[in-house]
Amino acid sequence: MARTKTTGPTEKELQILSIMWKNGSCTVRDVNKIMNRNENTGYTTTLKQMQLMFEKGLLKRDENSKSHIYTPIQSESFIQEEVIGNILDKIFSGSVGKLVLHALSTKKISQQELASIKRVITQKEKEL
Amino acid sequence: MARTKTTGPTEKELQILSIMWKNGSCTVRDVNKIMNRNENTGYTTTLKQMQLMFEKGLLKRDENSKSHIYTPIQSESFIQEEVIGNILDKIFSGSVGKLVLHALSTKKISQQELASIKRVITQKEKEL
DNA sequence: GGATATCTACGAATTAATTCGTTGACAATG
DNA sequence: CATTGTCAACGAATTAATTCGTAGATATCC
Repeated sequence: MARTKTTGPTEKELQILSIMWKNGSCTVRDVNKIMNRNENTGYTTTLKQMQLMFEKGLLKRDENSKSHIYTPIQSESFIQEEVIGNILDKIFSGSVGKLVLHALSTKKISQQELASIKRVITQKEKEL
Repeated sequence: MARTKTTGPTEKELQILSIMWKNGSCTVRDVNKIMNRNENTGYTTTLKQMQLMFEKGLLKRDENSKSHIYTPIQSESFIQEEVIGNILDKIFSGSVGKLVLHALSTKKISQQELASIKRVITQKEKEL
């Protein structure tokens, strides 16, 4: 035994998924170009990654044109929940409250977002 | 080039840190025993991990007794902020609000925690 | 004091994640 | 139709993360 497979998408996979959620369906070239705004990644690297994601069931693809067009299978929020769940299990011992408090107290947040959050909390309190 | 080093602690490192934050300073044996409640990890595996964490500067240790006593260097909240920051950059495009909303809407939370969160929000609103 | 247990240290093997080079198919260009 | 460019597919190399076996020192227990 050595490393065990990560539960859910890996870092790079998340990076690619983020790009696709933002931009809609993409070719490998599309994704690679966007990635290369920030870092330097070879085309075949991105290709390989997206092929693996296809095999894993993270992406589907349309092979009708020469350049295949890839699309994420799961929604952004679905994956986000998965990732948050993993984090919670790993370092916040299942305490959502702690996570939320830390997120709130350490980072910037807009008034609109605060309002939304307040609404959810009021809703939650009714449920208890 | 291949993998790049993770920013901040790895998964296993976080697992060990969590145990130590909860239980205070620990010997390798202590940590290993606690880990083996859930999974199966050889003693030398845990030893090696904690030695590496020591070299990385994640843990300090008292070598006076035969079994060294390890202690995390950074506080729980410091590391949590680091991890949350990484997550945000990776999948939530820097939006704390989104993270908080997802955390709130998908997981259980206690009334006390809700109250604390509300307090922080009220505070935040004053700041804006 | 000899057998047994526990600990650190070291080195090496294993696996997943990530990277890219090369090849062959096919299209676009002139 | 030859040159040039783009693409998917495959295989392999690289690196970080994780695992554990073995050895040697020291302590503990009949």
